[in-house]
Amino acid sequence: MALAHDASVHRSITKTSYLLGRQCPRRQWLGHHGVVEPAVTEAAVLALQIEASREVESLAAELFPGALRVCREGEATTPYVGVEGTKRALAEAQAVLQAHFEADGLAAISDIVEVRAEGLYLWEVKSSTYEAEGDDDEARANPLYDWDLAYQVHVAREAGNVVIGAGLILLRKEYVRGGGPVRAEEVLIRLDRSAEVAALAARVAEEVAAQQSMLRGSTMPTELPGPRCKGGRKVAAGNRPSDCGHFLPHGVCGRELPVFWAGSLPNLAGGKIALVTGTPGLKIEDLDPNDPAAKWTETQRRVIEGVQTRDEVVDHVPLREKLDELEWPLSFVDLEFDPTMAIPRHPGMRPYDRVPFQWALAIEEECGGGAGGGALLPGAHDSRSESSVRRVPAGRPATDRSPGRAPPGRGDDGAEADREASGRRRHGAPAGADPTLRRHREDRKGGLLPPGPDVLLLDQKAGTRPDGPRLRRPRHRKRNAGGGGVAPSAAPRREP
DNA sequence: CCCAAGGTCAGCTATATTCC
DNA sequence: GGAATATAGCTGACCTTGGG
Repeated sequence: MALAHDASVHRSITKTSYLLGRQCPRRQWLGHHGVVEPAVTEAAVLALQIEASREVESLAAELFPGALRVCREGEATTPYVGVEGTKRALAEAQAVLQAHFEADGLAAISDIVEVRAEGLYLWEVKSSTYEAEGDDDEARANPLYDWDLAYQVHVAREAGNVVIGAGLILLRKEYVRGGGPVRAEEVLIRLDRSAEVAALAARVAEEVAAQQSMLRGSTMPTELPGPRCKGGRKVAAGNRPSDCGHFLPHGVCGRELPVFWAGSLPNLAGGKIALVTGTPGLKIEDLDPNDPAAKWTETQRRVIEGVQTRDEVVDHVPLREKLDELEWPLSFVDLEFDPTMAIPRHPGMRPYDRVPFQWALAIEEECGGGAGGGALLPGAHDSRSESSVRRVPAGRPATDRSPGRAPPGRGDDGAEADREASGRRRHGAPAGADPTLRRHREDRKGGLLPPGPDVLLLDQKAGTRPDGPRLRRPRHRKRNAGGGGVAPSAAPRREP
């Protein structure tokens, strides 16, 4: 395959590329050889993410007063530039921010390096939260971070430094901002990971050597698409950092896959992953939905049949029954939140709490415009009769018991009163269970949250479209289907 | 870079049923 | 009656979606 890349590009292995290489050699090789990976996350969201991590990093720096900051080559925003600047800074201060280490084709930048009497201690700052309470602390730190640290320690040592340990700086999940400014020592928590990192040292050295050898090759590794292509949340092996852009339909790997690739079946788990991904290019059409040995779940079986027949699979009867439970008037609530913030901005907030800055409620008095009975929300403006929709000004006081009031928080007695007064509002205020709302009711009352304009809203969850849910389980579901909860809105199940 | 919630699954144990 | 097998109930881990 002809790939647009510059074979002469010679790159060092960085922390990021090392971790990508642990996920997939091909992904690392492509990056190393200059093949641009399609973006998985849109730029605006990425910017938010980067901002969040920078915010936490700068707060973490406050834990080390007098620390010197190193900048990248070409930036020259501080007197300490790159590897040489790092050496000088380490000689002059007790702590160094963004310390650069390089050795033998390896590069690493450590967020914070502490200079101790016996040697260096490396800190990695993550903007994820950590629940410090409980008796099982160790298990909750993402093992991926240990590999991250272990790589940094490896490079720092290869560069000739004595490294005595490494740790993580994370956000305390339970932190609640008080009235004053955020204090770093209150919102951040330090976790020593020296033992875990030491246990990985030998494997990191082996893997780095293997990666360097692989990356020198001129042919793309032959890894097949599989579970590795997608990032996981808590992966014990710590080897799946993120969704791979090459896996997208227009990516290097994605465009080689059939349209209905078997690996795209829902909820593939256990042995079925190997079954599906072990055959390159396996199509859903090629699967036998009734093969008992395959142990397809009901959902998977229906997807296979749907693809094979090219027919939509719609459970009309249970959908109809569910829709019939709704009573007019229907309420639709929409809430707008600010971008989530790692460091809480306002008193009473925790890390990543969100501030709702606008809410809106629309009430449909009767089935819209005689549209034929089936259309609950075929579109906020096109099919709904304007005359049958009451617009309610956003931001009315929470004490107002009219339909325009703010959605009640969990445990709110107003919510109880509402339910008692009218059993028909069960479809309204879907976000009422959000504890964030409860925390910010005072803000809203105090006028902190500005009133918004009248909004005719379309809530994505409330706006269940008749053609929306497809490939759902039939209503004859197994009772022992697992530990998942019942949807909060689900009525007692009516068995046939 | 994250968070939360709903849903799903494989595998586990306890119990019930079937077979010898 | 005991072993083998089937089923129900449960759970931790995982998947998916939705938010910015």
